This record gives sequence, structure tokens and C-alpha cells, in this order.
Amino acid sequence: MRQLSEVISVPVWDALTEMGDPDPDKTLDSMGRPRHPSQGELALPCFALAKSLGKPPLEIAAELAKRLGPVCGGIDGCEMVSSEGGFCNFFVDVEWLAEQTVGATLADVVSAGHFRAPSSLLIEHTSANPNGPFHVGRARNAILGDTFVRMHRLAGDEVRAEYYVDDMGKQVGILAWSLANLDEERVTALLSAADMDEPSNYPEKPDHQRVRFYQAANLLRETDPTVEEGVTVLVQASEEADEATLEMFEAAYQPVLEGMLETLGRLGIEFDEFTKESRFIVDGSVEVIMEQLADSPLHGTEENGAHFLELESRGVSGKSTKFFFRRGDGSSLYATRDIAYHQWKWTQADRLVNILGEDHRLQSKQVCEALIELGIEVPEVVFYAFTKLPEGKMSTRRGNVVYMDDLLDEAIARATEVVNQIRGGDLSAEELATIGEAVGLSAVRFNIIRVSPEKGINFQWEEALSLDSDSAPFIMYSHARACSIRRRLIAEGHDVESSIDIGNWSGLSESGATLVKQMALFGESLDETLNSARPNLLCTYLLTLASTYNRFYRDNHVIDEGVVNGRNLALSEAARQVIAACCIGLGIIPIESM
RNA sequence: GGGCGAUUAGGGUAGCCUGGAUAUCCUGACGGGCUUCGAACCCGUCGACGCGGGUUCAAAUCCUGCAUCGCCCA
Repeated sequence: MRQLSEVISVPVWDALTEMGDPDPDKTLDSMGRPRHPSQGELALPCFALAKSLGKPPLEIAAELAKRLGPVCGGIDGCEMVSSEGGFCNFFVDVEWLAEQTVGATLADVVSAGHFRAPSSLLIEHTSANPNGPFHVGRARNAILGDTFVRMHRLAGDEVRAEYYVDDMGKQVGILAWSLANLDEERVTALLSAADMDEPSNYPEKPDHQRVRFYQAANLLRETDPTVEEGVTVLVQASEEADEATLEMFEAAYQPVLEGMLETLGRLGIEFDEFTKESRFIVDGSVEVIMEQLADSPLHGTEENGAHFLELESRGVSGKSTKFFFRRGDGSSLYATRDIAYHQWKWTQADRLVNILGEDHRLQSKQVCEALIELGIEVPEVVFYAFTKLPEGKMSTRRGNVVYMDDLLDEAIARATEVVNQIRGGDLSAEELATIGEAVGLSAVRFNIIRVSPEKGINFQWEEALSLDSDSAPFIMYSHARACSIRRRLIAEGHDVESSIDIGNWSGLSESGATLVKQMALFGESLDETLNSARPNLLCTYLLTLASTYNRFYRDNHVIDEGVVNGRNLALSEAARQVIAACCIGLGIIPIESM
């Protein structure tokens, strides 16, 4: 708890010095959170001091508590210092904390969550090949990426969300070739023969239509060598930035991309900018980079004329430690273009963040090493593990996928059913639909971000669509309860703002005090989440906050026998705002009624 | 072959970077709580750190070996 550590650090430092601690700064650094609320808000372990002070830890903790007790008694913010089992425990003065945080939260919840100077970021995420509908495997990237965008905006950063469009690779080449050389009849025949001709729930959507051509061409490629030849010719032309070919590619993928973006739009995911890979061929920057890399001491040339950097000394190992950036025919590779892209991205923002799947770990390392060789800063990278089906990794090519469109439909349908069960007849069809959609979409997003990115997810419908207590609806429900109180006050003719009382916090109930403490942790929770790039931390914070609010709600009434309790109203309103702010930061839709 | 991730109750999951007190939360099982603002809620009980070494006063956390799963090596 930062508010408390700020007020006690000087007195603790002084006390440690007086007691003979040779390095009080280091000791202060070891201050941490106690295991249990009964042990206060901050704890200082005294074990490491035993040697330098020549006393047992229990004695040191007791003496420290004794010295600090009277001091802290005179300091705003710290109510009590105690010692237990070798720890010196500090207890925050809740009245003081409430004065500090509740009013500030009510005045401006967002800036209450700001802990540092804002910066400008460019977050690149999703960037999936536009060759078919968005599937659940790809969704983790988009949802994680968008969550980072939202969280950084919540923390006051200026964020640009960017999609890097792979408009010239093999995947797009196959799609373009297929659209030019196959017809619907042929596609159907090929897919049927491979038992992949599954009916789509979105037969009119261009991404769902065109993925069939992509899949069919991949099937044909296995038996008919002219496919590979045709595709290779196209890809080579595209890599030389041949205008007609790039236009042909764009005509092939653009409708697919739009279909994918429509799906993402349902999840509230939008981009500020789309940058095409071919841009860096066209403007010549890739060529310049390849020439610069040739001057590196790590540079080498293969017999076939291909150029590489030898990265063994940079910690790369495996069958090959070489990073190839130029083919024997002089053309560039995907990763080379990525280097040029990074160079350009640095002209757009102060910080760069990439969201990448774990399969890109090596390639990202290679790109970063190349950037270092060029004297360019490296980006911050967040890796995530795959979402797997029981049959294995999802693959658009092989058709073993769960499409996002279908997942979202199912999520909304299930959520709507639950809402209908609970709310029954007291909702209009329109309200029912709105709530069901918000609940379903929020649940899908939350179930992905609440797990550490580096942990693999085994996709199961029940889990992805879970509406259990550890989920978005639980949080949304707490928020809706707070909104309901507010609605009722207004309906009964009260003025909410003037009914709020933040002037007296003495005699606060235990659950009220816990709520104050939890709200006070908002800023540092957000800060820690962003510093460690783990959105699941903010999820945990928000779940705890919602749960804390539910307990507060249980035994603190805002309207007591018709009379408004201004203090409880202040807490309820502040909590409502913190919950709503976090919801927006995590992509949960904070509806007012559900 | 090499490297990189992961492994925590029946299932899911937090904590690991920065070692510290009773290992978090959900689900599950069992038992409670609606005549007062929304029971999608709340309260209680049960159940876990993959295996072996090492460092340390102290290891889920650091080091090391092994096992299993995943990913990568133009």
C-alpha cells in the first residue's frame, strides 16, 4: 500500500539507523504485504537484521515496533505498529485513508489511478494473416492486445493501436492465386473430397467465403505442383513490390480483413492504424537495412549467396544459429521487413509494445538482435501461449478451428438464456438482448485475460463461456447493484451528489474499511499490472474489489429505513466508479442493469 | 540434437522476477443465510506447490538434475 509506505518510510529509516542497521535502505526495500489482513497492510521482515544487529529477529521486530509505536501515533496515516513472529507490522489508519482516497475517487476516478507520467505508446497486436475468419486461437492476441491498449489509456498514456498487415507473404499469395484460378464449384469439390466442406453459419460474410478458397488451394497444392509454381511466381513478384501483384493481393485479402475486423468490432476491438508490410519494400528502407546489416561483425554469407547474422554469441542455439535476412536471389525475408517496420515505429511513439504468440519467440529474438546491431532500441514484447483444441493447435488451413463468430454467438445465446432465467418477464426483448450480449462478450474476453499470458489454454466451451463467480458477470453484477442504489435514490427524489458525505469516517464498519483499503490499491494495482505486463493481475484486483463491495453491500445500507446514509453512499459511489473504470480498462462492459 | 516456455487440491487458477508468518480465488463436495437498497450474492467445512539434489536461519519462489506437455530451429 503506497499511501502507507510513503508516510512511514522516513520514521522507519530513522529507527533502523538508531538501532544500528548498516543498510536501512535495503531493509526498507524488503517491506512487503503481510499474508493476512489481521497482520496489517505492510510488513517488515526482521530476519536479515539478526546477524548485523546480533539479536534474534523476534527481539528486533519487538524493539522496532516499540520505537515506532509512539512515533507513528503522531503521524497521520499509521494507526498501529505491532510485531509478530519476527515481522514488524504496520496498520493503516483507515479514517485517514478514506479521507485521502474516497473524495479523490469521487472527484475523478481516472486520475486516482494515475501513478506516473504518461508516455506515448504504439501497441501492435493481432496482425494476423488475412486469409480467413478470426478463430479462437488468434483471439488471444487480439484480446490481450486490446486489453493493453485499454489499460494504458486508463493509466493516462497516449496509445496507438496498430495492425501490421501481411500483404505480401505466402499465405496471402495462396489466397490470391486460388481466387484467380479456382471457381466455387472446384473449391466445393476439393473440400468435400477432404471432408472439410463444413457449412458456415456466416455464408454471406467474405472472410467465411474466401477461407474456402484458401483451404482448397492448400489441398490442391499437395497433389498439383503447378499450384506451388503459380504461388511462388506471385509471391516473388510481391516481394519485388510489383504494383499489379500487390493490387491483386489487396483485392484478395481486403474483404477478408474487413470480415475479421467486423468480428473484432463485436468484441469492442478497434485499431487506429493499419500498416502494410509492402510499404517498407516500396520505400526502400528494407534494402538500406540489409546493406547496413552486411557491415555487422556478425554478418556472413552462405554459398548460395544468402546473407545472415551469426547469433550464437547472442545466446541463440539450435540446429542453426544463423539469422537469415537476405535470400540468395537478393530478396528480403519477413523478419527483415519486420526490422524496417520497427525502425519506422520508433518514429511514431516513445514506447513500442508487441503482442506475439509463443511461436514467434525465436524470430522476435532475432529481430531484436538485428535491431541492436543497427543501434536501434528493442520493443517490449508480450508472449502468450496458444489456445489449443483437444485435437491440437488450431489451423485455418486444416480447418480444425472454432471461429470467433460462432463462439460469440454461442456466448451471447447462453448469457441471454441465463438472464432470461433470472430476470424472467420483467425485461423487454430489447433489454434482454442488450444485457445478454454485454454479459456474453464480457465473459469471453475476461476468461482469456484472467489467465497468465504464458500459460496455455485448452479450449473448452464450458470454460470459455463460464459465467461462474470467477468471471466477468460477477463483477458486472456488483457494478449493477451499485447502479441500482443510485437509481433508487434518484427515483425517490434525492440528489445523489449532495447526499454524499465524506466528512466523517470514524466508526467505519469492518467491511466498509476493507472496501476503502481495496479502493486505495487501485492505482498501484494498475501500475503493477502494466509494469509486469500481466493483465491477469488487474483481473484479480477487480474480482477482489467486486467481492469486497458485495460484502460491504451485505452489511452497510445506503438507504436505511428511508434515510440516506451519506457515508455509505460515498463508498458505494466510489466503488461503482472504480469498478466501472477497471471494467473499461479490461474490456468488460459495465452495464447499469443486468 | 539444441534452445525456450509450462507443471500448484478432482478440474481451473494466483503467488515465483524482488526467498519470510496460516499458499489466493473459482469450481466441486458437504452444511448454513433472503419480512430492509438486486440471492448472478454472502458465510462455514474439506482438499494442492511434478520428482530428486543443492544454497539459506528460512524455498512454491533461487541454482541444478530428471520427468511430462507445448513451442521453435531460412
